Amino acid sequence: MYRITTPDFNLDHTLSCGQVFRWQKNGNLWTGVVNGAVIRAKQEREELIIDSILDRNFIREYFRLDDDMVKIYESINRDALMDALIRKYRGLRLVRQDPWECLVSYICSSNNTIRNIKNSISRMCECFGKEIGSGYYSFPEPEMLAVIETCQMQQCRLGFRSSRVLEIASRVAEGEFDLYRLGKLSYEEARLELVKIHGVGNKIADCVLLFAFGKLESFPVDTHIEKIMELHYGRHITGTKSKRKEAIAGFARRYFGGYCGYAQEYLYFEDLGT
DNA sequence: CCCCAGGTGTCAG
DNA sequence: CTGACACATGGG
Repeated sequence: MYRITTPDFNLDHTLSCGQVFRWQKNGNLWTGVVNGAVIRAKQEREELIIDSILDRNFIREYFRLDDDMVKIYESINRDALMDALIRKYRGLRLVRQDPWECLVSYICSSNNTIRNIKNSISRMCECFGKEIGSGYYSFPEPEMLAVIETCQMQQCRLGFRSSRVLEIASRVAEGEFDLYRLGKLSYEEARLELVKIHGVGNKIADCVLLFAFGKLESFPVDTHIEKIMELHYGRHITGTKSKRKEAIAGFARRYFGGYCGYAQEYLYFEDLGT
């Protein structure tokens, strides 16, 4: 058990905003499984209290505690809306997820509800992850999922996404798709690689780039973001129908700048609540 | 029984 | 190149 002093950090907002799927809150205590280890976390004012075998450097990295939020807020605060959202959700941080878990999680997200996504991921971990004590399970490695039969996967209730998960698991396990190499590429290069995966389009690629590879210039446009961006910025955006979401992403990148990924998460959290 | 959900792949026109 | 539709599962 140890404490980390953290200005501009809000644990509740960070774990409730929809970027992660495996954290649960009981009372004021959050529990999650990250990189094969249980983390229990709670916050008291500017202190983050952690109970985990993972060390404080890992936690700092995971919660991006070295991000200079004053600088980031200054950068994305382009208008009254973002100013209000920064005040409302101050301390919401992006986290650094494991790329494999993040990729599979967001493949599961397509045309799905948050509730179903969480349930599917939870079942995948229970069925195919390793027991790490207290009834918690690690996220299954690609090598594990690569040898799973379609019929065994059905109990996880992924629907049509099941085959997509098994396919990329095999490719990663075989070494044919080097997921961890993507971190060394630029945002644009890595995005082009990700969308080659069956079941990964621009939106899911952007989620993986933002939540796992820390590409803060990524701006995933889903139905929530599309709705809220149309409402507030629609008149600035060109492009129609099928090109509309890419146009929104392009506008956001220019408008909010290189940290637009943070802006995206504040907008998304706002739309979740309303 | 209808519709929709952190989208994407596919297939006519 | 564009738009329509299917896709499994769960819930309103």
